[in-house]
Amino acid sequence: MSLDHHVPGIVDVAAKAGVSLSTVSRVLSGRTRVSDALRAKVEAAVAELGYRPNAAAQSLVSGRRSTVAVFARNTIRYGYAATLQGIEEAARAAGYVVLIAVVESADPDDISRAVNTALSHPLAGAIVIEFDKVGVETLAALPPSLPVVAAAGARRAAGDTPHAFLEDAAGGYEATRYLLSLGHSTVHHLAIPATRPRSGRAWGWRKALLEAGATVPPIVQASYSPTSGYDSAQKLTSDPSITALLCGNDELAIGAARAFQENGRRVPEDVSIVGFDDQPFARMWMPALTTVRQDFVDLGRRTFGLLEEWLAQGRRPADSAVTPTLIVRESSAAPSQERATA
Amino acid sequence: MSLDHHVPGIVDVAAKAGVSLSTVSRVLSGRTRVSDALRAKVEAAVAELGYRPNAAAQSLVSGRRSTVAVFARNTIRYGYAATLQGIEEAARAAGYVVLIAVVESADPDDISRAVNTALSHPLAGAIVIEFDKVGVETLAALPPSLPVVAAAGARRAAGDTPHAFLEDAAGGYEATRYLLSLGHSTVHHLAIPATRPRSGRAWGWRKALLEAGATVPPIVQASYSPTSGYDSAQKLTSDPSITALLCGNDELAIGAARAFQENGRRVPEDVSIVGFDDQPFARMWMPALTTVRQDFVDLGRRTFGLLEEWLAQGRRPADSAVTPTLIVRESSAAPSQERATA
DNA sequence: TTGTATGCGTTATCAT
DNA sequence: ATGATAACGCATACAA
Repeated sequence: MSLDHHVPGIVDVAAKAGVSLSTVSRVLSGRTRVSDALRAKVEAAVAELGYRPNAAAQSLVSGRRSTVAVFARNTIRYGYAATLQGIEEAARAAGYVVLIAVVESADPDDISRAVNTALSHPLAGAIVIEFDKVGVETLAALPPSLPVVAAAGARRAAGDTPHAFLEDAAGGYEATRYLLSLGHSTVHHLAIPATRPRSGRAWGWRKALLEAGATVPPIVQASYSPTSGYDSAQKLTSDPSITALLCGNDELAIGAARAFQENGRRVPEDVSIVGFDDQPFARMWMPALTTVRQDFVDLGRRTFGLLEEWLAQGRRPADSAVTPTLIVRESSAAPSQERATA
Repeated sequence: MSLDHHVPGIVDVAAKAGVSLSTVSRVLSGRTRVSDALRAKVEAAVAELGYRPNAAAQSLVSGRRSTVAVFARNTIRYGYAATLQGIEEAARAAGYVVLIAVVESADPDDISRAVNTALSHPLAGAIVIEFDKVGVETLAALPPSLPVVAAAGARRAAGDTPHAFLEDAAGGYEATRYLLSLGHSTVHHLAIPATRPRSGRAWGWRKALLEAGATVPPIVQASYSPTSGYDSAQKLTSDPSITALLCGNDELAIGAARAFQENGRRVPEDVSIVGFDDQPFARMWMPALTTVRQDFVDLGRRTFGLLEEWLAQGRRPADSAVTPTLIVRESSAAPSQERATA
């Protein structure tokens, strides 16, 4: 009945129901007893008015926050997007809303800008997707007063920010062992950028090689994209001693596969190629890609779970690991006889 | 110096600077003249205290909102994720923050739950990624009082919600004409779910076929995933009259390509396969995928631009189209001679 | 069990 | 140009 586009507030509900402000508030929060009669009247008024609580006002007065910020370098790439999806899913189930803040680069300006705008909103806590340097820096820039957890690409130092992480060192180790068991004398590695030394896929790869007494070839550094994989693999295609290549992700793997194939090296007859992640396209690849599956959605869910636990229990939760699994498909095989005997 | 984990407010700044509340507010908003002397003192206090304005309190009293909600069916799939990225980028540049609300299904419960939780926060406006039925329904569920714009997969009816959209009918048309020009007698279509009749990729495909006087084969319906493409294409692989297949997206295309190849039909020698989107993996495919590129990031940026314009000008903006481009690569070719003469 | 009064951090209005 | 004060919508301590 208001003249303007008036958004109904708790006062309007109270008026319509013929009760006081506080009664309405109590009915809505449900934390105090209210007689059935009044409760019914209030609920009717709420429905009729289409009343929606104002979260801003709520958090202002109660200090209770219902939004969590997710800081991420990007939202497109598979791992990031899937992690975000998992976080959102868990957050929504728990009654939280997620605010997404992409941090363009590790430039302190970009970081503090992202942090400042996000923190000006009432946050219950923050999650940073720490798959890269930007994530590491963002983590460092967040105030200690805010509950912060991380979705990490690899285990972080203990005593640090609580985090859920991918046991990707284990994945790299398993994939390398598998390749070695096929008869390859060593395995090369086409790597994504590392966030931490002595951890991650590359670390597991190295460990497997050392244990087997195989030579550890120099790591070939790439970025994340298929083109980067293609370009970086070029320098390897002419070396016939390379018979197995472990790639930091599936995109690198398909880029590398193309590079080899264009040079007349067949996959897997001449070179075995193994990826990481198991993106949806991997199993449709020709040949279907052998890869280390990482469940990013689960990682996201767990990460939010950590934050939720922290908020509920009031103390920092224990870290949580998600284990990758090797999916053997068509892009890997024993080295061809001719090479083996060569 | 506060005993507790006290978050500094405008009062603390005022006290430290030795000025009144209002002066601090004025310095921060910058909308009123303040003497340089006081301004300097305030700025020093702000820096020293690490003061951050409380957006909740601001929007509560001023009615000015700085967050926009994005409703989407999902955040993983390429088109959605890239659109989100574009939206976020533009929003951040304009000083807005984005809240992501994924809507699980078209179930009214899921929709109203998502809408309610998002709308309980102070929103400047909302954006719905309307690539599917869920998006269409969500759009319908949003209150008319809120500025809402859409990022659409195809042009919507006029007079409707302002939207930026992919001219994908044009893309379907161009791709089909291209295939026809290669000498294929007709083109089959493996479709993603349609949101609207008489629009979209399928509509353009149909138009090109009709114009050329070619027969219009029944549409083969698929979902979005590579496996769906693979499964749905199975029934086509044994039909030698099929020499060209236009797929609703790249994932379908690679699934279909595998299905054909497993059945001994070579790509492109026996069947030409064309995708849609130009996802990063497309150019690395073997053979590299001919596809219709759609710039989702740009779509996202434009969509936010629409909302921004609406908010600034106070009136609904005009729709905005993003044009796809056909990228010819290796997966398409003229039909083989044997078939042509058969 | 219900109602009244106070205040959360900020901007806007009104004085000075 | 600057300061005092009233709201914004809601939760809660306190009074009834």
